[in-house]
Amino acid sequence: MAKGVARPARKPAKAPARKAVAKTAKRVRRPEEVKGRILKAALEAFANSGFDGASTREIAKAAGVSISLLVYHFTTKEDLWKAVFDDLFTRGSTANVIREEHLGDAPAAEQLRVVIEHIVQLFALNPALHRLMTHEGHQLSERLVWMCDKYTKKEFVNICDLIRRGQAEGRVQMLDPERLRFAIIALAAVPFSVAAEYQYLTKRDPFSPPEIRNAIDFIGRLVFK
Amino acid sequence: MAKGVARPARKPAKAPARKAVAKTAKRVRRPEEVKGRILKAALEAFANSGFDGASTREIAKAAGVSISLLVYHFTTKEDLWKAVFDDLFTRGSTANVIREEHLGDAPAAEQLRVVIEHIVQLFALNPALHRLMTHEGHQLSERLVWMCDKYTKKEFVNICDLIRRGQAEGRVQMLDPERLRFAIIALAAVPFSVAAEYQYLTKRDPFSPPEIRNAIDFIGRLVFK
DNA sequence: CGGGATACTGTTCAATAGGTTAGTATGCCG
DNA sequence: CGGCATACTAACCTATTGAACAGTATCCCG
Repeated sequence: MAKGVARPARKPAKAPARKAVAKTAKRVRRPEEVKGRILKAALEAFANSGFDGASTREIAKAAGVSISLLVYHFTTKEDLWKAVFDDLFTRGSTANVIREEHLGDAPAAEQLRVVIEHIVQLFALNPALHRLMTHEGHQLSERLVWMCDKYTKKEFVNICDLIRRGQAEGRVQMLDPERLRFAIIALAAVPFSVAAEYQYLTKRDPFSPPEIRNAIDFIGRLVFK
Repeated sequence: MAKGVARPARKPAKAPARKAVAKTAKRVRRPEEVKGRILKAALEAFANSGFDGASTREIAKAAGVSISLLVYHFTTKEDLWKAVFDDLFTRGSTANVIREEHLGDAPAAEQLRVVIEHIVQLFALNPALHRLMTHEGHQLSERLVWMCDKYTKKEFVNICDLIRRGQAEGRVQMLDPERLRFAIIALAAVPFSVAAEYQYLTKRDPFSPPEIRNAIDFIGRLVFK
């Protein structure tokens, strides 16, 4: 881990003697589309192997670009990791679901139900997301702090607040709100985050629409009275 | 990933010219103790970084031995990974808890309660275990199949069976048993497997005895009527 | 005490890691 | 068209990876 990070100044670099590039086949320039491909490949790689386990070269290969280009767009592996997060969270933020669905005045329990459904759908659509977070969640790293401060913390207090208000309404189980919010996330993610194991043991596809509905109902019956 | 795996036959190896070992300081031989240290370090490393992310050299260093010795005892990284699992599961099998506690004739719901408590304690004592499994659970690899066939599958049907019988007794929530067993594992593991995140967000130590009791109660109140 | 099995070490290997550098190609604005 | 910022590539550098190997020390059984 942390390979080749502190490196001494390199030697002056000998004479180039570079081969002339032989008639390159019309180099196209589509930076945004390229960045998107890299981000997608990076998400998969980081979720599968964790930060250390993933290799920028494998990511580049999966995205169909050279490492040089990956480095050009994202500078370092760490920056790429953060870019993956930014991309994911800005595309599907849990917080503004309530606003979008015009539920600001609905009972908290109702809002919570919608949020839970949204979280399940998010993980079903994006099974890598939870694995990505789990990889970081166990030890206090610079990356974990970055992740919590920028995204998780806000969602955390929002959901805890909804739970408390739902409990005051008498419609949510009287359980430790903070623990309950961790439980909701875990329950929403679990069939998807260990999809292969789930499928191998139950012979059921967690991503099929009826299974997704089951997942939502399941959590609902645990959380609500 | 999979570095230096398929390698062509190496060259005949040139003349040794090896330095004479200068008065080694009393080499001790304690193979079992050494293997134990390596397994402990390997568990930590695999849980933290996944199979690919972990490096045998780091593991050896953490265990205070040379890589050569690690290779001598465990041959390959893959074998070491399996050895970690064997060690962990044979030491704390969920299945024979019931036998040990002489609960064979107790109601299924009572047995389930004891099993849940045991699982929570296992994860609390051994937070790396769940992360280890999560690392493998998402894609159908040779290692996942090995893990399920050798350990997980048996535990899975046992617990599902307890759930069904508990439901027949009218003491367990009427929920899909297979989904419920995944939920139990997830809920038992979650505060420990993402301990750093939990602590950072809640300012509570999941490993403290009262928090462990809370975890057990929490699951009990979700699972039982 | 002799000798062979077992435990252990240092060195070496090819492959791969993250990252730098020098150079080329493209597109756009004047 | 000129020029210049942006997009992109090949080649290279050094550290580290998993593993093989050859040699050495220790133990134990006869």
